[in-house]
Amino acid sequence: MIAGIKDIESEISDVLNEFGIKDNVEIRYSNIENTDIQCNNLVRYSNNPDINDIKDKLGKSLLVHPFIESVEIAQNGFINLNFSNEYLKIFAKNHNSRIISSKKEAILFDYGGPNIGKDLHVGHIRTLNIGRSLYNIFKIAGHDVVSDIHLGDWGMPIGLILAYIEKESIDINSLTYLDLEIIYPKASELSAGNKDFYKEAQEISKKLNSKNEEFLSKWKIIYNLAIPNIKNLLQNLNYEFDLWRGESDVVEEVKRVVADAKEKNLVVEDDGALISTEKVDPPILITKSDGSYLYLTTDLGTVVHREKSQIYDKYIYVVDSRQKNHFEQVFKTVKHFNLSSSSFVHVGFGTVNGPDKKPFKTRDGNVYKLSKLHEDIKEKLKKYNENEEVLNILTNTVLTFSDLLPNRNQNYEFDLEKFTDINGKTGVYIQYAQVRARKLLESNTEIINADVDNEYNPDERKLLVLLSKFDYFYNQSLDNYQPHHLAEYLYSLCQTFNSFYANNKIFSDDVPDNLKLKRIEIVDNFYTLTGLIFNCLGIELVDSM
RNA sequence: GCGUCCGUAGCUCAACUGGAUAGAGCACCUGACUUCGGAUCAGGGGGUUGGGGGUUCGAGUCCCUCCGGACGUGCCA
Repeated sequence: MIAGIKDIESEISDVLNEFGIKDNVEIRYSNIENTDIQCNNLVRYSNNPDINDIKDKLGKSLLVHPFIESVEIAQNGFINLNFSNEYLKIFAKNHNSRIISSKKEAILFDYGGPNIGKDLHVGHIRTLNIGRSLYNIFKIAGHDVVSDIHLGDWGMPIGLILAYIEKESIDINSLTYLDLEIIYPKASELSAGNKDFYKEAQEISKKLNSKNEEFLSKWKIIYNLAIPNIKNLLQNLNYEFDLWRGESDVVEEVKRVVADAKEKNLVVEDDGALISTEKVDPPILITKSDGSYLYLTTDLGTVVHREKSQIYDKYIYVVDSRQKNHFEQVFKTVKHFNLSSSSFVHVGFGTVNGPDKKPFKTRDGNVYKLSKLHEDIKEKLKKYNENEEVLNILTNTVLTFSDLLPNRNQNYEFDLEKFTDINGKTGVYIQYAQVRARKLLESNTEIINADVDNEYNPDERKLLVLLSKFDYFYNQSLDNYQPHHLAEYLYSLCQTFNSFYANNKIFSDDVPDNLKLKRIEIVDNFYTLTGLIFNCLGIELVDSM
């Protein structure tokens, strides 16, 4: 909230105190028309015998505050306040200083999580978009943020791939990336109905854990084949990571976590497997009955590995909600095994569905690759713009904005036609508004010198009021790990701007200089804040379109 | 069975975590200075927030109960 609002809160609090009322007074932005901010505390005292005196006193004392131009206390007790234009003008800008966190933390973001051998697909866009957005939002708040893609480059999937290569006598040296993406599904399918093959894969996986040189070198070949491809695609889609660590980096830590837990009697044997001594239902499985490790074990090792180089205050895992139980187990076990004293957060999200309400697949029922989705969006947008660079940013905008708009808690329906439409609540619309503002600022070539007053017409004032509310939406996104608040806000900003724009000419001969300047300042505020929000969401700006 | 998330306009989604008359987009209908920046703008219809009960000055939001859906539930990741 705007600094200074606190003063108003305590003024109200003081008045209430005089009448013997102790209450935690809170001022909030209003969504009532023609009201900027409001206070609801008085409502529950509408039966107080002194209510009229309280209202009187409040009405007078609030009006002398320099921020406040008008005070209206409704019959039912809502206190409605409006900013003076002089201050509104200030509140509509300088947002950065308002959102810097007073307590700076080191935060690690774990998201992305692509697997070697499996292409990135539609199911990955939410972790990528939400992860990147939260990373940016926390960074802007002043935190020390680090992103780690957390590659799935170890364990059974790799065992399966290598077992398949063995079985089919494939020459690993002439393998291409395209072969790799065919091999994994086949191997996975084979393992489902073929126990011997599954066992073989398991053996290879175990050999890798004990650093068997032959398989380690084969693993390396596959790793080197897959990683450049993943990097290339993600770079195209404008996703960057500070760390490219994976499960293969934490093998030693996993072993040590298990050995330590054994030594400290934090695990017991059960059906040949090790489970945590923590009494929870279902029990937490630490190793399989053959002694090999699990997803959970690897995640424990990862925590230890991370803390070897830096201890973070907070770890944020952006992984789909189906894994909620898994992360609860991980976080509990981290504390139980005393592996870290930091805080751990799982940011879950629902699935991306197709028109059939089921996880989005291609028309023929196959996995919808992320690269294909990118191409398909691009194809739809081609008819509006042919510049390759603009087209690429617009494509990424659609891929990001559409995905961040719905609340992450729920599943949502990915509608290619709708999301690439030039009309509606789309990535294209927000880019267009931004470009318009930019063009206006660029047209402002001659420096106008004029005295600008603080009078605003309804369009101008509406935009300024909305601009002033940024910190509310920003904090909603930050506190709840939900970028959609900012995405929704961005859309309404653009809509309000477009309305302002249509009805308020600037570079027209009949517009006097002081009005030109006043409006240009508003446009400048809009453009600056929009840029900041684009940044929060991980969307690049196009120069023109 | 147990657990988690969810059910809001014809469709897709919001709603300041308990605040005032539940908002947007799409679709549908009606308009806009000869387009300039129009990939835009203004307006209209459309709702018993799955049903019922409760708490409260005040409920889409909290509690109970039923109905309906998605997901998870010890050796995949």
